[in-house]
Amino acid sequence: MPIRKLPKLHSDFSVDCVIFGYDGEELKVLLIERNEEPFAKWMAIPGNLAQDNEDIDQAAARVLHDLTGLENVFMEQLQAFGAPNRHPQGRVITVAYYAIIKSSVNGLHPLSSFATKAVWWPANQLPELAFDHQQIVQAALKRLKNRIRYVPIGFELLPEKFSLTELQEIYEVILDKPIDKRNFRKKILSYGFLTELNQKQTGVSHRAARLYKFNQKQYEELKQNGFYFVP
Amino acid sequence: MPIRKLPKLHSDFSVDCVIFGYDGEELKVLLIERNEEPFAKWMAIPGNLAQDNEDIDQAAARVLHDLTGLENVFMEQLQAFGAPNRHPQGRVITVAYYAIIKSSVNGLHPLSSFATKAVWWPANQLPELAFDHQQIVQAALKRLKNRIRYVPIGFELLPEKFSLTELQEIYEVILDKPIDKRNFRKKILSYGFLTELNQKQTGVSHRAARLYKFNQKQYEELKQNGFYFVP
DNA sequence: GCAAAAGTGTTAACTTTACACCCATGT
DNA sequence: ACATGGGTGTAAAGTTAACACTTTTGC
Repeated sequence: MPIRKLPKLHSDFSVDCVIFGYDGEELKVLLIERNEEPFAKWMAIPGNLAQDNEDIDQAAARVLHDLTGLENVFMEQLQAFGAPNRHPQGRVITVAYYAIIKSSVNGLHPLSSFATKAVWWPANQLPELAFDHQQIVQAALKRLKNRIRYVPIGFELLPEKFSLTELQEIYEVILDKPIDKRNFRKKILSYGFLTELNQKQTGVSHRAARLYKFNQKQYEELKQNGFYFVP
Repeated sequence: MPIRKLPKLHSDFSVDCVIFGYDGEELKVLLIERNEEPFAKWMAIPGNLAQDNEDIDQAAARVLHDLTGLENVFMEQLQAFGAPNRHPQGRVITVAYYAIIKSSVNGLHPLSSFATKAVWWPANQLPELAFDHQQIVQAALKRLKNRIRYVPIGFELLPEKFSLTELQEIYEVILDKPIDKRNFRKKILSYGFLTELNQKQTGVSHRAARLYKFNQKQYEELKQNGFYFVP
């Protein structure tokens, strides 16, 4: 297609990932301690340079998988960050993603090459971070708070089976305000995308709560019909 | 800061801009005809490689300014697009923006170096476009439809002084559904960010409509107080 | 039996929707 | 005088918000 020889172009860019989790108490963000320059020993969100033949979404999925071993996780592009001096090695833009993962404590085998350790950190008291990662996490938090009102991502933070109280707590933590129990239950059940299970919590020293699970198929149907989720 | 010499990194990336306008009839998108390879003679959204020392938002503002002569326009990052083969010259990701400009017909001096001409095109019947620009425009349209419900960007498409009917038409065009006149007026006025002017339309062959303007300051105040715009 | 959380309905306030006619102006 | 769009209110339906007590279970 080119009529004359066109110059080769090439992007070095990175993909960074804000990974949210929930431990039943607080919203957490997964941070690594970098063991490479630049910013060796600093805390950072996990990220890496994209490979040349790799789709940008794939690169983000790879970063997440390397760190957590997880696949098929809710993940969405946040935006690109490109201040000219954000990276000491030159002009490197980054495309930030955020992911939401179930059961924030288990299943981390986080030692990709550039990280010495990975830690869950409370989302509202983060340490100083490498690069412009502070800015990225703040943008991801803002997006999460916004998105949770239109997309049922609360479920992504919970195990497959959960009680309504657990679900409510997630909304309270993310939206940072108390919610009336009766109103919450009425509304969330009225959508019809929760399946009531014949199971109850075990190992609690009080009345056991009934468990529910999220019915993705019913949710998709509702979405087709222009359904709008506003808990 | 580096303890040893780190390799230089460098991103070639482009910034592309979906520019929306409104001519009183339809939502329009500003397209250029490329006069350079790759994709010479193809229609495309305006864009350019970012300069090395340039912030990514600045680069987008520059692209818009080169094409339209406009500054201080509503503009927001959409997202990065980075399929590995989206650009024939190599791995070049692009960061897409969308802008909304007043008075879609005037004030274009669109001849930056890589474009032979610029044309307003109806947003819902676009021609074939260069690169992955079709995908980008579709994403921008989706974002616009969504954003107009929470952010008063309808005003950005109108001249400073406008009638309520003109404003309503914009919502109808973008949301693609009819709106009840009385309900629309009641609601939009109830927000209190429209200033009623002592002026009327001129040159119309029927009763002249009262003109209003958008009061940015009042809007900012409302936003402080957690106000949520849902027309 | 008591501590702890689960579970459950009703009412008032508010918001949204549906709907039709007279008014002002230019031709 | 007529054509064109401007401007206006009300009532019914639906949604949201506020609120407190009984039930189940483990210890």
